[in-house]
Amino acid sequence: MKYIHYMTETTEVLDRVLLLAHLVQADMARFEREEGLTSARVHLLWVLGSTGPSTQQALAHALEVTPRNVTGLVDGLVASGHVTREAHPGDRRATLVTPTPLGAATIEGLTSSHADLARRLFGDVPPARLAVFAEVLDGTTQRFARLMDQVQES
Amino acid sequence: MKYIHYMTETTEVLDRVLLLAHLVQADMARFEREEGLTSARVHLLWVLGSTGPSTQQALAHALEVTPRNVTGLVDGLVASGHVTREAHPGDRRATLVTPTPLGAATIEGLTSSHADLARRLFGDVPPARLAVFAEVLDGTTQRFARLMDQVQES
DNA sequence: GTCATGTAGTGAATGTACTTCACGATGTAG
DNA sequence: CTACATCGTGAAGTACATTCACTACATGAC
Repeated sequence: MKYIHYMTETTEVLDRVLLLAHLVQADMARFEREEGLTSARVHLLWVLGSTGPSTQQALAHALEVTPRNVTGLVDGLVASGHVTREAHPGDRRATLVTPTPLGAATIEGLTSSHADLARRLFGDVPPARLAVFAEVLDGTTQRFARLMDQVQES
Repeated sequence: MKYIHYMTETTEVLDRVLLLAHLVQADMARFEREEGLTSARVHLLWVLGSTGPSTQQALAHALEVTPRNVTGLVDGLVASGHVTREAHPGDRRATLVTPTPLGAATIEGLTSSHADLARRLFGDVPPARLAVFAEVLDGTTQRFARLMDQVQES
């Protein structure tokens, strides 16, 4: 054997990333159950929280689903009282999906619980190590984007 | 201001983890389209690859879905020729879901493409940095498991 | 052996998420 | 004003997932 490798297998690292993501997702599922929402609808609310009142087209693009699907999700959120369809000033075709007070509260809870989770997961990691972690993560993500583009072209 | 913080926000780090997971998932979706499979069925095949021929109960447990759902997924995979239902020796109630040659080839492709992706993502990261990355990841995952247990109890 | 109880898988019914296709209503460029 | 693109939605269909009820089989108590 050429190396005594006390090496970190790349596959194992990838698996851990995926495992962590899965756990975070499971935590989200808990939130969803508590709020009586589904993950697709929570996702829509999340986007709405980042962008403010949006047309369904914009939501479809952000969620990477078809506009038709957004119609259904918004229907559900209107029924549960989380959003309303407001008239778009200047384009009578479009509707502005807008959070109600209930919806805004849900988004608030979502954001704070997200930040809370992040703090609990990474808050105790020494800054230097966390910085390395973030850098590796960032580099990897960028490398990934480049790989995807290559595939896209072929 | 108390600190000149060149600090890495924990929320940002969490978001990057989730982003990377999302990208990896998108890559999986590409694989699924190429194979004409859905993510739920690929997931089942993946588990089957890790555990070998399994009862539907075992699969339901591993996939964290109801046994009834596994019935449907296996139906689909039988129809597409990826698995067969074999008699369980010693328990005539149970069926052993078993990969066909086609299914085994798919699992093989899945495994190698997964390893390939991991190598391309993390292969160029200096070992020392990758080790830190993996350690932070591992610690975080364990911390998470402890948090989930706390919630479970309450 | 038989009887009670539990376990493995499935039919029926239901709900959500998602898609494509077709269409009406509105915006926009020429 | 006409052609064309865009915004949302009805209709129809697929996949994933659930619960509930049921059959077939296993297993331990007696």
